[in-house]
Amino acid sequence: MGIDYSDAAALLDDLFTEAEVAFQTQLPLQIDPSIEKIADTLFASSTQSYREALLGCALARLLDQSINIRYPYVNQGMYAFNGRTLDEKVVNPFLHDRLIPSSKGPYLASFRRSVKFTPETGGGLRDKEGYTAFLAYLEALENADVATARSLAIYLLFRFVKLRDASTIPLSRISRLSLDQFGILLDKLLQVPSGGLLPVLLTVAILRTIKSYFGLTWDVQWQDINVADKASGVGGDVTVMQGDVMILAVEVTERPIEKARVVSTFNTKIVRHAIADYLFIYANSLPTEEAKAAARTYFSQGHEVNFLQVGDWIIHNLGTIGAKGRGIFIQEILALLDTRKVPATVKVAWNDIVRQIVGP
DNA sequence: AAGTGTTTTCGCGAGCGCCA
DNA sequence: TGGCGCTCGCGAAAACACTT
Repeated sequence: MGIDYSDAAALLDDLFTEAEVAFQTQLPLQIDPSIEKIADTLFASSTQSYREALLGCALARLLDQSINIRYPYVNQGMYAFNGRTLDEKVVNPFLHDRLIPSSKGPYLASFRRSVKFTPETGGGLRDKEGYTAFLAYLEALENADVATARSLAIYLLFRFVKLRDASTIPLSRISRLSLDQFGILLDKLLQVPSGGLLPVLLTVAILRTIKSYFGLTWDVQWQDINVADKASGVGGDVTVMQGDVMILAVEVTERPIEKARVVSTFNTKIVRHAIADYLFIYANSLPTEEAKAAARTYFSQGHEVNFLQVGDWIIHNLGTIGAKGRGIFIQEILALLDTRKVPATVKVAWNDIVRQIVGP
């Protein structure tokens, strides 16, 4: 007995609308004061996972009363449910779509390996107090009748709206920078630990700048880092398409490029998708000699497999395309940073770096 | 039935950063 | 300064779909 994910998404939308209206009209929701206290703890916690997972449990509770919402993996018994997939399909995309601060998924972040939402699980978690509050809210959901459970879910969403309202991070805007300043900016940005995100965004930004500056009909696409790219059928982290022709496929990486990486990329992507031109972009550490040797072998067999350092590459391009092009680049990178996918820490880091460069 | 390709499900391992 | 919880990138295995 699985959950219909489109039903779940529709229900979530309905509940959220109610919560948003309540927030905007300042109408206080009818809720038990003890629940309010629990929510206070839950939303003060630095661990986002508890409240996110709770939202999934609340949905499951409303969708199917036979579900045991403490068992979020299907192999945990006949009344278990697929909490992780529900989160990845419905809850987490929802939170990101609505610009609500949230993790990339509680079932990868904190809760792992067939977790059960029982007191014992709290042993290995950092924020015990937050987890206790989570369990308390779960219990309230379990004991509530359908109408009460619904109002509990709405109140939870109401708190998410409050959370969002308190935490939008505006980006520092800049209009122009000298090449030297760009050099510093890139250097510092690439020091920021972003799990590989910033090098990808910078790569996309410069490619789009080139496209726009030269009036090319390119389509520069990039995909979410956590997507299994094998299944989605794309050639690389970033691809440049012209019509149906793939002009360039780019693999962007923060970690050193090893031979194994080159070989596996060649086998699973370059050959499979018949990619003519493949570019490895690296941030800080140089590719190993063996990796380069492997690339030379493929090159001699007729495949274009090359390496570039992202910072140098961008600086040289910015130097070529002049002030107008550099202005475009700033707009492009700001547009990319100013989306829900970019973690707050990265945005804050951007603001800090910009302040250092243009500040006193 | 067997082969081939795609989607779903679940979690590993490494690295970051907080905290003592 | 080292331990450990939290994140993230990546991919293996299972399930499913679709041909041959």
